[in-house]
Amino acid sequence: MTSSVARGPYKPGKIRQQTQEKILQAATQAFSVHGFNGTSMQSIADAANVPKANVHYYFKNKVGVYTAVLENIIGLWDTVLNDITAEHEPKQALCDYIDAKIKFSRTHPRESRVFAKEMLSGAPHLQAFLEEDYQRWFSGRIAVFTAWIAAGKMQPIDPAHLLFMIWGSTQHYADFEPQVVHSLGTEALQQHHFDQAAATIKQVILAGCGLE
Amino acid sequence: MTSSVARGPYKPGKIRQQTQEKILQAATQAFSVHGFNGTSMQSIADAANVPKANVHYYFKNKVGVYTAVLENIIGLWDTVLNDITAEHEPKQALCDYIDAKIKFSRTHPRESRVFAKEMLSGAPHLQAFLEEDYQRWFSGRIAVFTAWIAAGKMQPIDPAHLLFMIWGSTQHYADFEPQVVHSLGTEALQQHHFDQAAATIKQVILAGCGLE
DNA sequence: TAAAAAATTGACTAATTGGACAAGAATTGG
DNA sequence: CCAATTCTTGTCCAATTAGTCAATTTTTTA
Repeated sequence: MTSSVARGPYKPGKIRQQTQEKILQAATQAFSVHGFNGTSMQSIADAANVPKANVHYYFKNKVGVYTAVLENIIGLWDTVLNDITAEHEPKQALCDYIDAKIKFSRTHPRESRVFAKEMLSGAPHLQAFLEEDYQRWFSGRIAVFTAWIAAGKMQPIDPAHLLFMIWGSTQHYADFEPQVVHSLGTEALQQHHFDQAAATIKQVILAGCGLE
Repeated sequence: MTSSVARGPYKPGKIRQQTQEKILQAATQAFSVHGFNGTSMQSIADAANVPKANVHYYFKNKVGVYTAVLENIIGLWDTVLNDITAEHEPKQALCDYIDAKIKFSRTHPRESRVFAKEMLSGAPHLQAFLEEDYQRWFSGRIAVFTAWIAAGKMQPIDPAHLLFMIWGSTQHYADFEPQVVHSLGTEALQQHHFDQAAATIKQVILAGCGLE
């Protein structure tokens, strides 16, 4: 009856990887709404449909689950976000980045919120990230903007604060969703809301940088 | 020894008001870092230098303390934020609003963070606010922008998303402080960082709206 | 197919926490 | 100065929760 074909071949680590992923998703959802302290191991287990002891089998402890969620989020960015490089023209690079960032707010609002909550708490579990990968990425982008400005491809705008503007503006649609929803008089944010958001942000940023 | 002058005249309700305020400030600080669930009544009491039972004497329960904090924050905005009205020219009104908003991020980061955390959790304790006062304020501002655009005083920019940009950009300096601090390579944000932020935001937004 | 390894699970424990309460101290008004 | 009111505070309790453990089942390997 249960042929190896029907069940699929057993691969070592497959169960581990699948159950871990299930727990990770459940935890991301829970942390995004209730925060670290507001989320119980039991509630994560329930949402993942495993007994609580099983969560402890795959993760050392609650902090272990939480840091795994954070690391997963950081990995997502590397995968999803187009980078701003000097090879591209400012206009195209900024448009691509804004589009990708808005798309992230739409497709990964839970991840965005977990990250935001961590920042709001002083980012105690993100020190390493902020001091290494992020620092490197940020100064790299500053260099790109500086080069663009030096080459006369862009008005002289403080690159750091420009990046913060883009960050803040795009994050807003995930992190302050209730406010946006009420403002727009809708039930939930739809694709066209995000399209309109991206269009407006690009319009203002591009004109603001003298790129139109 | 202890003259009534030295102690000041006893006013009924004075003690209540003072102790309540002390607890409220301690609670704001605690909630801003650890969130609702991460903050214990004991820790609030300790920070306010009163026994825990005293907190329960002035507030019905933990939710009572929390909503008092939120109401206090909303009240602060009404006091501090300049309003955007059709009587002013767009340029001046936007500058004033951005300046006031950045100043709020600088002078009230804790309040800003409590509010942001509440939003991130779906704003369960802000439904009334979002559906009443805020809704009214927001549609009023939309009307102002629409009038400006109709009068040719401003480029046609989606007013709602423009407001979100301003909100997101200015909030960022309070809510994502660790990121900003690491990005700017400083120990803590200083007055001049906020000045530079406000200048850049105004520069981009004004040019973005065709107001330069 | 049998032993080894990996995964599942229920039961238990120690610690924390929100809240209740009542006794006592300080303040106020007459 | 005295009674009423307001405020303070130590103590206690029930509920929740993170984490442990050992027994059992399932899966893999040889």
